[in-house]
Amino acid sequence: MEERYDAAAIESKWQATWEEQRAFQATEDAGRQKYYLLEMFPYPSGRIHMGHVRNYSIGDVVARFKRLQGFNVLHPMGWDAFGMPAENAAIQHGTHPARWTWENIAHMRDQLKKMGFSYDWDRELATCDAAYYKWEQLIFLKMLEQGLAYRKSSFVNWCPTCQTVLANEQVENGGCWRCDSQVEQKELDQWFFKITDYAQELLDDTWRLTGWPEPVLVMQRNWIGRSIGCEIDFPVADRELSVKVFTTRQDTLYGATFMSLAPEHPLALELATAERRQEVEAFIARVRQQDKLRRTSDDLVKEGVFTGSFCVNPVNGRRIPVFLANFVLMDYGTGAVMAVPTHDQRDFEFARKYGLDLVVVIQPEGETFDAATMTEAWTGPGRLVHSGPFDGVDNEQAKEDIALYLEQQGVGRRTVNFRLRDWGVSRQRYWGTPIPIIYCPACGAVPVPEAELPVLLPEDVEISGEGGSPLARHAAFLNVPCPQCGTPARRETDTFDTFVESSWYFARYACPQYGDGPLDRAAVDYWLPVDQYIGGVEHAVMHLLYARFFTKVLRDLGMLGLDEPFSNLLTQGMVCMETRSCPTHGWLFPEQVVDGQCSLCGQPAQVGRNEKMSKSKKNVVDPDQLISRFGADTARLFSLFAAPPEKDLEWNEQGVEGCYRFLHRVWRVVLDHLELVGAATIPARTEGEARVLRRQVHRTIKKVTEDVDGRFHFNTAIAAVMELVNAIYGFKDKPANPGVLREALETTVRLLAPFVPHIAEELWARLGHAGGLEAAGWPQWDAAALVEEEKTIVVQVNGKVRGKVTVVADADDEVTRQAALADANVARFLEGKTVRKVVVVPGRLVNIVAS
RNA sequence: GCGAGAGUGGCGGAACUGGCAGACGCACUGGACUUAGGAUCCAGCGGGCAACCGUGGGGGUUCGAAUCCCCCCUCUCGCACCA
Repeated sequence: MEERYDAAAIESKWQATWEEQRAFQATEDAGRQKYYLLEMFPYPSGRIHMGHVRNYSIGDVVARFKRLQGFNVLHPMGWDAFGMPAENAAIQHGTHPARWTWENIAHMRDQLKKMGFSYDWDRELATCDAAYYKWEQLIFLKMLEQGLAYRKSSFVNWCPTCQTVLANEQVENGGCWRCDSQVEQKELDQWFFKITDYAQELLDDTWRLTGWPEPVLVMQRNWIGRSIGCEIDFPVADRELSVKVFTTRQDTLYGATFMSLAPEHPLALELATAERRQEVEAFIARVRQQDKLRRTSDDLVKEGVFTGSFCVNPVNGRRIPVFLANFVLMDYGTGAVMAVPTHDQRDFEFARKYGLDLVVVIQPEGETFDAATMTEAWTGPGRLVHSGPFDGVDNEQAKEDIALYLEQQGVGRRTVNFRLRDWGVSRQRYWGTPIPIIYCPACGAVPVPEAELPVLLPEDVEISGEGGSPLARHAAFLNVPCPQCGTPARRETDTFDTFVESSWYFARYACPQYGDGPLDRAAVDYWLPVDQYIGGVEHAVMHLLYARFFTKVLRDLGMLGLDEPFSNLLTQGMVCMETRSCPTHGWLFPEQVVDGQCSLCGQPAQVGRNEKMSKSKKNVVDPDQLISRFGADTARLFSLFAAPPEKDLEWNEQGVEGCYRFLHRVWRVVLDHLELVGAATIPARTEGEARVLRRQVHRTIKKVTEDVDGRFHFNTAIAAVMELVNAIYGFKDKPANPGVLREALETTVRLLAPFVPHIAEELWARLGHAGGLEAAGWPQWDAAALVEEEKTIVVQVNGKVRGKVTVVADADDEVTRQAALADANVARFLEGKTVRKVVVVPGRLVNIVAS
């Protein structure tokens, strides 16, 4: 009786073996080439989901493949363990965030182990562990010393539901990225990291990140948003004051007919004349109200108010009215804009609405604009008019000329402006890294001395969810003497944005137990940079930009010796599934749909569109159930086979079964022939069908190697192995060729090892190898076995396939040509025609042009 | 609006530098084995009776285009008054 493929038994057996042997433990070894493979670490939400399964399956293929190729592979795993869901759980279920988090970690660790991923578990870290965040606090103190961390009062995005500040990147369409509540503006004292100091370098280095997907680099470049222009001082008429504007269009300076200030501009009230003051104040108040809606509204009506004051255009002396305008932002440029209605669409609309002057200063080739009849602004190229000494100059040239002129006159200067703003890292949350600062009534904000780190997050707190952070109510934490003068002082109760933890964890993996500082230089110098980083595109801007920033900061602090953390990046697609719903019961879980009907009421279930798997839409598959039904190998195989890694994957139950069937097929074909292949060796010469099979074996090795290495085309690699297995099944002459068969079976098993390691390891052992797959290494293809003595050539007549001929492999063009012309079917299509031309592509095809 | 990416059978997807479109898998159809088949094995499977037609649509380059160029349509993602 044939032994059936028993995934559960095989998987637990090999997982135990790997654990026992510490098979994936990594140690520095100067004599071996290192390979650092990293997948983005998960937030311990409680259970792994299919996105994790996919992400980590992709990573594991690469890690195992590189290991088989002989690299010294570092493949760590850990937990991004601080964050709001832990607090939400505490509020909802009364479980302490620490307990909730550690229990989740324990469960998810078990789940990952059941997937058979090749992690070095000795390097596991959790960011909520004081042994980790202690060093984050130290890095903060160093940044503070360098002026890279500072405190300022500012308007921040405030989520009323989460009771916390959000970074700009965490605001999506005016809502909180986690809970979708309307974001409000609130003024608070906040800690900031000076990422703007690195804006230029972060931008420049995107051109060196050749291993990153272009879309991610484009998003980062857009986010940094560098623009070159001028700052220009406009004196206020009849006052000892001036307003500084930023513009990228200094070539249109002579066309400036008014000025727009942000309502929050410090001079806004100052410039309001007595008779205009009331109206100006009302406008400011209204915009502040409107502020939170600004980002959501598609077409905010452009509104403004005249302050009553005038500025003087420094180049032509024109008196221009100063307005406040709702579309001018305080935190971009200088918060003041010179308005050129003829050449800026927003200014155009504003001017039309308030009846302001228009002066055309750029005329494009072949057209003559008239300010009175223009229907929209002209933002294209042209030559300057009404621009004094610059008339007739091409506008691109004029940008240079006018910038120079302004500098000479001392009224303006060339500047570079970035859209990127400093990173606000303060969060009014409990479950995060405490910011190591003490506020003293006498000394101000005093850093906690290094020797007193870590500032431990107290665990004896009550989480009610009301009124901000529980740390502010924890007397023992809050009340401390000032480290400088000893007078009673108060601790900072804010914690860091959790993106701070994930900005340097990849480096800490090189030395997770190191006790003398954040990073052990020798270890990070050996392992870093990460050779391949894998994660979701949703982190394209935030996490990946912060991690790049931190790398540069740590470099400048002498803790790291590199400019960029991740040499190669793979952004994998989402896992999607069809949604189902019932008219009465709403969204349905897959198991609630039986024979196309809602299992609760029997009504037909409606099939919705394919969407990202999410609990709220119930279109989810539980990895635990998947594993218990099919095994981890099947789960891995399907996530790798169904789509290339960078594309979205459509989950499909039948597809999973297909993969399960394939593993059964592999299992059977090996076990059925164990006796036959015995200790057979590959014969020196093979002929006929055996030779064809052998050629396919080596062709498959080549294909899989090339598909996996660098290209990550796992789906086609797996397809190639499936073809090989089909060929083995179809191979008639097995009894006469045990050696060839043995090679074919062993190759199949070895090529599958990175994808489905458990079954591969088991079959390898059954084939009589005691040493394990890794000892055997990655198979090499034999170039001699690939050689074909004959080739099939496609023959086209006028570009259409009309026949096929077989020629010897090294046939010259003339021989091939003659063979093609001699083909009976080809001759039929050439009847009555004259051959005009014959194109021969050696070894591939012949195209006969005839008419 | 700007930027990026993508449109190929009933479905997921192959086709790497222009060279047999649809590999591989799913679904489906037929057959074998069988008490049974939702197991397994074998075969078929873009459309059309055919000549032929087929890679979102229309042009072009080429002996030859899914692939290169131009125009258009649709979808997805990112940014969205950035001066």
